[in-house]
Amino acid sequence: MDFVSIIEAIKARRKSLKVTQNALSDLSGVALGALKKFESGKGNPTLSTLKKLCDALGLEITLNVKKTINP
Amino acid sequence: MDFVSIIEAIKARRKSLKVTQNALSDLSGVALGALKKFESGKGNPTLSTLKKLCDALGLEITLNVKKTINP
DNA sequence: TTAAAAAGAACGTTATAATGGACTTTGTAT
DNA sequence: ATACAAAGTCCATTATAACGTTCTTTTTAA
Repeated sequence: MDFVSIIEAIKARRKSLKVTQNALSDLSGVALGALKKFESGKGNPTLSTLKKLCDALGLEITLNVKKTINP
Repeated sequence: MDFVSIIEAIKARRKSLKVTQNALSDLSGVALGALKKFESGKGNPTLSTLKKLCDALGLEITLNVKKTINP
């Protein structure tokens, strides 16, 4: 998989809030194992898991029409 | 779950492109069953499934810091 | 430089998403 | 009204995410 930019967004936001993986796990209700796996690029979370993380971090998920020319 | 706005974004985009669920299933490689379940609000897709749909529809997934006051 | 904290890896078990198929309901156009 | 297409529902099987725990590696601070 490559959700690199999404993973990076989560990690960057978490760090900017100075929250550890353990703390985010508690705050979000997502199991520590699932969070670690996801942040280390080895996961494929369900939308509900991603949303729990985003909610805890004050992030919103949006879908936008791509304007860029077809990569 | 309530991914209402995400579901609506997918459906709206699909319809604006005049693509049927069957066609989107073919285009994206996501099984018809999974797509139907998701669009009817009964699913919890993995990120890879959501991304396949977005890719096929020319949508990108972005995470933004919420500016709104804590719902 | 070393002790503690944080992040990553590896497990077995349980829950559930993905798939493919058959069938039903709704929408659309003739 | 009626035929066809599209959307929705249900089912069994397979694949895999979520969870909890333990252990290892890396980072950070004293």
